[in-house]
Amino acid sequence: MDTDKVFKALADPGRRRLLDQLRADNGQTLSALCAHMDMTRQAVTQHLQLLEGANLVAVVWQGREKLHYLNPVPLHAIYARWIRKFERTNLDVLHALKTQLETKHEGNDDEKA
Amino acid sequence: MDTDKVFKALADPGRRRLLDQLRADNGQTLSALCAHMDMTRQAVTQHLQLLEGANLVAVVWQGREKLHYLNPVPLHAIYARWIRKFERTNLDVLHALKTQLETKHEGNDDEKA
DNA sequence: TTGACATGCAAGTAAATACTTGCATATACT
DNA sequence: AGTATATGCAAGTATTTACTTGCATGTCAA
Repeated sequence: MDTDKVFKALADPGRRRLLDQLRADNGQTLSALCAHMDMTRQAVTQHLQLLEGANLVAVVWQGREKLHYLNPVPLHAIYARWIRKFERTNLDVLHALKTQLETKHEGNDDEKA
Repeated sequence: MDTDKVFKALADPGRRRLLDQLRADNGQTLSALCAHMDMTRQAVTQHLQLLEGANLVAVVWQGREKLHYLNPVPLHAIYARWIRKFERTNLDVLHALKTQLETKHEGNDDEKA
């Protein structure tokens, strides 16, 4: 998975809105998605292309209609591979606090008494 | 919290690298961070300002040195408030599958026999 | 088979972003 | 005091991104 493409895709509020839209009603056509988007069809198309490029949206053609389906996998992936690393466990936090207090007391012996 | 600022801040690989750097060694000075970054100090400063704006990094001045500390809270927040919504529960997935199969069978009675 | 609808393609513009260079300021070291 | 170090501020450039307009293509339906 291309982490950068996913983060870039998520960086735009319009694109996040499109994902929200698909979450509410999966498999919408381009026109249906445009209805909520206050920009031209072409602009929406370009946003959707970015979302496809990041594998967040998959497309199925049905006659002249282009159906869009949400793929939550990359979202979960950036959480699992990137964001989660930054979540300190309770133990980590306690350890950090302890270390900080100890450091604070170094060369500060009067407080130890 | 400003969700958009956080996503925008995370959209750049250099800035994600800076966060990684702070995770490895919290409280680094600007110069220390620059050492890993293959761009001018000013460029790094500007990235750090964006990270500060998104509340992902907090700064403490110590004499002439600027110490940078990681704040993982906004990361957790965008997960909790945004990303997690897109993670289907097992029940959701089963329900979707069931619905899809039923739809597929509509007007397709020969398969029902 | 004609007209309406759904979409694609391509080029252009406007605005945001990433990055640089040059100079200024404040703190520490001797 | 004088020099080196750590950083800030401001303006300028280059690249990328968001968005538009105009026209082309393919599908459906009367």
